[in-house]
Amino acid sequence: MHDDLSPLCGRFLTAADLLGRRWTGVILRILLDGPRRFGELTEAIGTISERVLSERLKDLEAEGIIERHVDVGPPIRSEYRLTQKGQDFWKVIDELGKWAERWVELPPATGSAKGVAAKAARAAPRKRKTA
Amino acid sequence: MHDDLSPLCGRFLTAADLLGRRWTGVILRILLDGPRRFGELTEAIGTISERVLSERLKDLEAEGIIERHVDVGPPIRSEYRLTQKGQDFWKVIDELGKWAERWVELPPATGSAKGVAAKAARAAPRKRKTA
DNA sequence: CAAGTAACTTCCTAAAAGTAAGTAAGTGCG
DNA sequence: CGCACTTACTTACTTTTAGGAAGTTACTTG
Repeated sequence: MHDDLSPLCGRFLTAADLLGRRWTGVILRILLDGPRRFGELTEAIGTISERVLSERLKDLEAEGIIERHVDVGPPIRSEYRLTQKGQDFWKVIDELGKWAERWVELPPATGSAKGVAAKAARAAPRKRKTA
Repeated sequence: MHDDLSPLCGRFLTAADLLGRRWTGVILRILLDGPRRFGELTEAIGTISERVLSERLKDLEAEGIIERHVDVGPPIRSEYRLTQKGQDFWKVIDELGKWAERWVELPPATGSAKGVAAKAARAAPRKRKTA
């Protein structure tokens, strides 16, 4: 089924801690589609608070996973994009997505969704502005 | 390069929320090596509190990712093991491990290993002319 | 039957996330 | 000019979640 996973070590714990922070996976998933601005991320995620998004983006930048580019054009805009380290996260997100497709059943839109799934299920109608 | 990610949907959000809870990834990583008892998990993780481990195990059981078996032998013992849904998480954890090997640099082992999860190294604040 | 072990639970504090309102730079318009 | 509007965050405050440690239950061993 699966051979042998590398032993539980500090590297893994660090990575798990990173992904173990709320919204990290979702932010990476969106940025894998291309650079996004602050507002676009807020809108795409739907239920994240700006406070936490800001915090998470700073964490990810500090980790060297994303880069922030300020576009000093007439309308000032900032843009977040993945570094190579971030791009390399692709497979993790991809496998997570595949697992979700296989195993997560989408609860009916109406009715009381509970627990873990509840918040997520209510979240984010996908809206993409064409840049 | 990687255009085949499925769209951001409720399923993905649910999965990301699950893995986005502290310790979930680490617990799954350990259980992928085989069934473990409560105490073994506590010991293997080292820095998790029993309160949270207990909570997380209940979450995972409620999600159908792990099963709890009470062994009513002379010494009463409980054991946690992955269901098929949990086993299938293998690739996600594996890719996360590979990413960690490639990109996470282990802090100097010599000296005090301050916490597994190297608290968000507060990076230099970006400045935007604050008063 | 006191002491020990395993598996939790309870209580209390600390850190993280949610909510909402506020700030700052810049454009656009009458 | 100056007031409205937009983007990108911050700040202040509340709620939820996590950490630490002691307590509880069930059963065993001395």
